[in-house]
Amino acid sequence: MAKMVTIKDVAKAAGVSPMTVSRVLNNRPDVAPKTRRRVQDIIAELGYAPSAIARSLSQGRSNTIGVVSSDLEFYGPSRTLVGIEQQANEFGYALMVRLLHNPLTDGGEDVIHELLANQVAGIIWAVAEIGDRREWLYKQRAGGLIPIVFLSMQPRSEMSVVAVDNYQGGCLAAHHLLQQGYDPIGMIAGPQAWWEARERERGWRDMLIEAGRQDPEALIERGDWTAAGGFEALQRLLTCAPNLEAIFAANDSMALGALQAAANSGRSVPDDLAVVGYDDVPESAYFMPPMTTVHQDLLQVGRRAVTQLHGQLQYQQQADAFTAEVTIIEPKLIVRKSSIRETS
Amino acid sequence: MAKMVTIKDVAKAAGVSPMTVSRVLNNRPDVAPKTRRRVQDIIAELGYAPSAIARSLSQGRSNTIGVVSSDLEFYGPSRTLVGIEQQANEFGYALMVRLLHNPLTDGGEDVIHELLANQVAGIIWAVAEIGDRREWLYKQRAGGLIPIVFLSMQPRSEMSVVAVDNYQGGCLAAHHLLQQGYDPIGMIAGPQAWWEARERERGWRDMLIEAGRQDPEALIERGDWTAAGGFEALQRLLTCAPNLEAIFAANDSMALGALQAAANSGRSVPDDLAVVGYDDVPESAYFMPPMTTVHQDLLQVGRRAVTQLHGQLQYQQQADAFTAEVTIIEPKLIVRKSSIRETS
DNA sequence: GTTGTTACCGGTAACGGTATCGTTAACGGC
DNA sequence: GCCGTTAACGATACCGTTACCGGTAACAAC
Repeated sequence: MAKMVTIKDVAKAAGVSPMTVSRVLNNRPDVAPKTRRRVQDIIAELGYAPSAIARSLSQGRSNTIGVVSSDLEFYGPSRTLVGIEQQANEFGYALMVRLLHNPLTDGGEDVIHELLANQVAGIIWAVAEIGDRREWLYKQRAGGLIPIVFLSMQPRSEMSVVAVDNYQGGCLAAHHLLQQGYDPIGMIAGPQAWWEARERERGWRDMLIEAGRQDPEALIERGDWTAAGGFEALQRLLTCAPNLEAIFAANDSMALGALQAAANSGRSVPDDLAVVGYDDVPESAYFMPPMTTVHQDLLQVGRRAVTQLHGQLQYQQQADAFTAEVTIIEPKLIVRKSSIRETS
Repeated sequence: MAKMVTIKDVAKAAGVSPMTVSRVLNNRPDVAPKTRRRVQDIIAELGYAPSAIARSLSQGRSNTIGVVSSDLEFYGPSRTLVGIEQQANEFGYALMVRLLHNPLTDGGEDVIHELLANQVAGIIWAVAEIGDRREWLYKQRAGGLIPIVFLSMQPRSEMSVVAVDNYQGGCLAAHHLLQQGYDPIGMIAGPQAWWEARERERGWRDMLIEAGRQDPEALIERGDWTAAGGFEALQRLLTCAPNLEAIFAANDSMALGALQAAANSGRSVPDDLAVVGYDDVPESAYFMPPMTTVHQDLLQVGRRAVTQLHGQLQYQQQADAFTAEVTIIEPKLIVRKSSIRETS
């Protein structure tokens, strides 16, 4: 390890005390302009960069925020992470990332402790799980440690949450299919453990019931977000309900698998079977046929999460209470060919 | 901020000095078994977790490794990151992640400085860029700061590199298409800035030339990794070379776009046009038709990168020289229907 | 001339750990 | 009993930065 340039080196070179250098670094007012200039020159000359570590230790808080995520191989989580990073970067926060590989079983407690040991200023919890752990986490926060922003969960007034209105997304998809007159309409739902999956399903179910459709429950098959899962789900569904006219898949990958299953069964999309996906992954416009899907601004979800955390951290400076804030982002239906039957 | 439990609190409660607690924490031998036990009990009781920050400051090095990545929305980079995180987690490293949004123009210098200010023990550089900056980075490292492992670049003996043999991947794809007798064979290449793209292209070109094909250069169109880019690239290519029999796309997304373009031009795949992709994204098995593609173990790339860094960090403890290590991971061809013409 | 009031700057002590070098006590060998 | 050795633990200093408090100088007000 080469010797790092420290604040003392700068101080010595500039002929001032380390304290003055510190003031310059933090843009505090109590420095004579020409002293400030001189110090800045020396800093540039020596290539000095203040140690974030020492700063954190001294101040008792860092400008690192911890992100706990999972399933980065899926579009949603990775896209959200990108949004988080962008906004964090703009605010000058560093990011400490931990992934849970088995969100359902893996105890996130260790992760939290590790992040706390690293003095993270706040935490963004972006893990899909049943939800019990969030209670626990919330208690921790309420215990007075650090602010936590939760992603993708049922908004609760006392917690800070950023989420897409997945219920509304499910409604949009179902409404669109109903409007086209398809009957019956099935669904390939996502894993129960994911809140997003449950909400999309609930939206779909409510719309169908509202439209007077009988027993929508019988037309649900569950997948695991993958194309393979979607493929198998539609196959199962088609054996139970060969007269199926439309299907709503809880994400685009499963919708892609459904396209394959439809083709295998000799059905053409959308003429024999209409399909709607969810996510609007960039590829979905190039499925065959191009996929009608529900778009959600996940970049924005990530950015808002950081913004909310930032707000709480600022607030924390002054008072000692948190303001729980909830942001709901509305999804948008993107209509493409997979759901529109030629009327000619 | 609630008061954190510190080593001194533990020491006081256990009736020993902080130093003894520190020894217990680090599993050093010089502690009497019953003292150790008592301290451990107190630690558990108080819920004490040592501050990684203070430890880093004291020791002059942390167990955080910095990861610089980009383009997480693509399959390759995000998959690699998952591998990095897994292995880092197993070794007990924390991860500090920075993303470059414009890898080509964005100066990575600030990022490096920021990571250094955070006392990262080492850096994994997983950014796609022309490559000049790597020279600069290497100089930095050679300057004696910290070890850096580079991902996806031309292996060089004096640097530590982990890469997939993309050249070989290009060869595999081209060889497969040649073997099927297709002529002419075109290519949808990736952005020149990416080393992976250049290598895949080079492999393809060399194989074609070796097979005696004339002027492969004329049959290259370039995309931007997206399905939209692949779509347009194939359209352009088909206007120049309507007699095209096969196409190799440098990733699966572009291959998907190519499928669409082929369909739009009235060609059926694989009968009129064979297609081979690259990456083996999980969805590619559910394209229509299922895509022949080149698989690469990116999880392994990420894991190896951490392992190499770990090795260098261990080594650094003893001596003061680095051993540059190079790992090449071999890709594998996955044959599916998109490239095989029915012989019956 | 004394007293405030600023504007600037420095000394010192933290922050929570660990390295280093003691110190103490116990024990064995002769 | 003396010495040497070792096991177990503590005192102190330091890592790089900032908080806190204090000091000095200059200058105005009375």
